[in-house]
Amino acid sequence: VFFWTAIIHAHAQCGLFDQALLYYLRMLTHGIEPNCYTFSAVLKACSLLHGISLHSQAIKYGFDSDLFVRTALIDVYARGGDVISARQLFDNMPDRSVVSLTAMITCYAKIGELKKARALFEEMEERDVVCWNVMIDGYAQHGLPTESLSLFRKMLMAEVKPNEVTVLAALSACAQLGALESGRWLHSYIQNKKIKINVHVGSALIDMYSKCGSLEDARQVFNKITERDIVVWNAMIMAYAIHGQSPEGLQLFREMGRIGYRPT
RNA sequence: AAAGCGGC
Repeated sequence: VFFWTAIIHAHAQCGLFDQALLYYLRMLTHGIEPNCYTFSAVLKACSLLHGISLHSQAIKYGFDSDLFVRTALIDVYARGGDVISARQLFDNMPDRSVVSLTAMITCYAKIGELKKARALFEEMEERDVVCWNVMIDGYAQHGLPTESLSLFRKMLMAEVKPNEVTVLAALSACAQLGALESGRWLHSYIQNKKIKINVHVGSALIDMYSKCGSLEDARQVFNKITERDIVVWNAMIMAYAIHGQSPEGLQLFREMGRIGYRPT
């Protein structure tokens, strides 16, 4: 069981969801009984349809009340857009964790139900970096950048250490507001806290500087990124386009083609 | 061996 669960988990982790499901089925044909670990691993890899069938299997085994399995079930229903079922599973939980609360908050945040998301967030007695990220990003993605940044400040005051995902959401909020000063502050914060400027953060920085009117800063960030992916190139080309500098944009576009980008 | 957040 350990072996099979590890294989299923590894495939799910790498985004090979069909393979993960296949290994789950293969495990059953080998006559091996799944446990709670197996269910939570395989649920991560499946769609709502498969999730529903796995849910009934979990009930038969009596695993559906397990904290990890229940959280994974909430996540499956949430991903499939069945908010009602997700909430029902959440409300009937024997016990909750930061992760299960965050799964429910993510569900609301994704569909723009930020009031409901925030209500659950406020009820939490412990808040880790992920649940802060979900709320901050939720506001940023639904046209509430001011709320997003205000929550980011609260996170700093709560002394929870932001990570790459946090600054990504905050940079997106700055870009929407055209808040160059906040954006610059975030950039130096990222450098001071040694947060890795990966392609995600890099393109968010380029996007922020370009939308805040500083093409020069955008280009400087671009130059410093060594492993550029397609989105980084695109952000820089868009920056030139926004600033009406199509010659530079086109030049960059040609340069990109010359190098031959690798899609991710 | 297991569950939650990512660049428009």
